Amino acid sequence: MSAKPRIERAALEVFAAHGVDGATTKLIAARAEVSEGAIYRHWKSKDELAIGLFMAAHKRLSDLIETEAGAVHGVAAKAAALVKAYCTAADEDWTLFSFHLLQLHHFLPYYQDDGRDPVTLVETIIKYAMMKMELPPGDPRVVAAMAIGVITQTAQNKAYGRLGDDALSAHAPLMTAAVLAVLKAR
Amino acid sequence: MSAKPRIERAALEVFAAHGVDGATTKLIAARAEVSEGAIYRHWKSKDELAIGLFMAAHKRLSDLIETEAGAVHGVAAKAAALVKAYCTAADEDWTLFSFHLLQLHHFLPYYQDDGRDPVTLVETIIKYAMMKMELPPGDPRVVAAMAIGVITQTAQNKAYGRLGDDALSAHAPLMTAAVLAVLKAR
DNA sequence: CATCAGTATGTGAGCATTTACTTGCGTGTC
DNA sequence: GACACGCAAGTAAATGCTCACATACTGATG
Repeated sequence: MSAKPRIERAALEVFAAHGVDGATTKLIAARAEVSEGAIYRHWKSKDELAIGLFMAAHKRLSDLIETEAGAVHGVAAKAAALVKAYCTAADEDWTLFSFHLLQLHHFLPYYQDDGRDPVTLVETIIKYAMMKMELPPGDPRVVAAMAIGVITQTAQNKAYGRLGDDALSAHAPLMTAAVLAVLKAR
Repeated sequence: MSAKPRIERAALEVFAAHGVDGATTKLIAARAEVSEGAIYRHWKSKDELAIGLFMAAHKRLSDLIETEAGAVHGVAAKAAALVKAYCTAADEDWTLFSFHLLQLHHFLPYYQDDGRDPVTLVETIIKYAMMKMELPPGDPRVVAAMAIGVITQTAQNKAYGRLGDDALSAHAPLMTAAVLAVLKAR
């Protein structure tokens, strides 16, 4: 089988486990069962590899949010759809999503904020819902952060092995209720 | 002035900004305005320095949780006290707390789980409240994760510069309401 | 009070090792 | 024969850490 996808998988795993700076090309190559040189056939540098993987996850998440939120009406429905979609996607490719979740801060300097990153998208949805009086007024940045935190911290704790082997989806109903409660709380 | 505290401050800043693996002893020394050798007068290795700083923050947070939660009765009061205490402490030493928050995953392998880490403490409080019928039944691990996420994600977004220069405490009332809503949601 | 060994602290040049990355070569495919 | 792909060995730079030396403090001694 060709080496590129094997390298991508291996890199994802190693980056998720050791962080981008902690990961070595040697380790990635070993895990992918290729030589180090093989990596540089497909990427110019270790960082380019990391950024590529991260941006793919980031874009996939942004797209997921846009389509899921666009498909239904009302914040409550949007919240439910988003939670469910995130959980499902995370369960389907846990390595990708835990990498995205745990290594986010490494890539903050890179992505230009064009309003299409996940957090900003959620902020926009909330701001709009406040305008339409679906939600009580408040700082959308904070409300968005809190709502997102319900999901991300749960996912993080699962990544840290604190939730056993349950799928994240198993907790989706509870998380949905919690997110809705956060949105309405004041 | 003696070098040790200057090194600790510098290390905290550099670790918070670049991560433990991304930080170099050269950078830390430069920022502390000492030679690299000075670091090794006080710590055996870069990792020992990092672990020391992290554990100090970790213990401080655990102590804070135990005392604050022990001082009042009822989950609602405990939650309010904890949110306020965390916000205040974080504002007082933002560098320390953002380091703790952002670099947590690096140190997971190190701390033995003696039930005195912040997450487990919160889980215990919630479990107890459920037994006393103060909260509706549910998986305490998930409920704790969600409630904690309300705080940590907000703090994280502030660390990422998404909340402007507001003190975290400025949002404490809103966060308290949100945490309570999460605890009761089902 | 002066002295001086003992100790703690800081320096900066340098060392061994690791790391990301390169290069020359072989192999299979169109 | 051109080209894409992969390998093994190698390179230059960076990194964590050490070591011989210098300096400042301490406190017991005469």
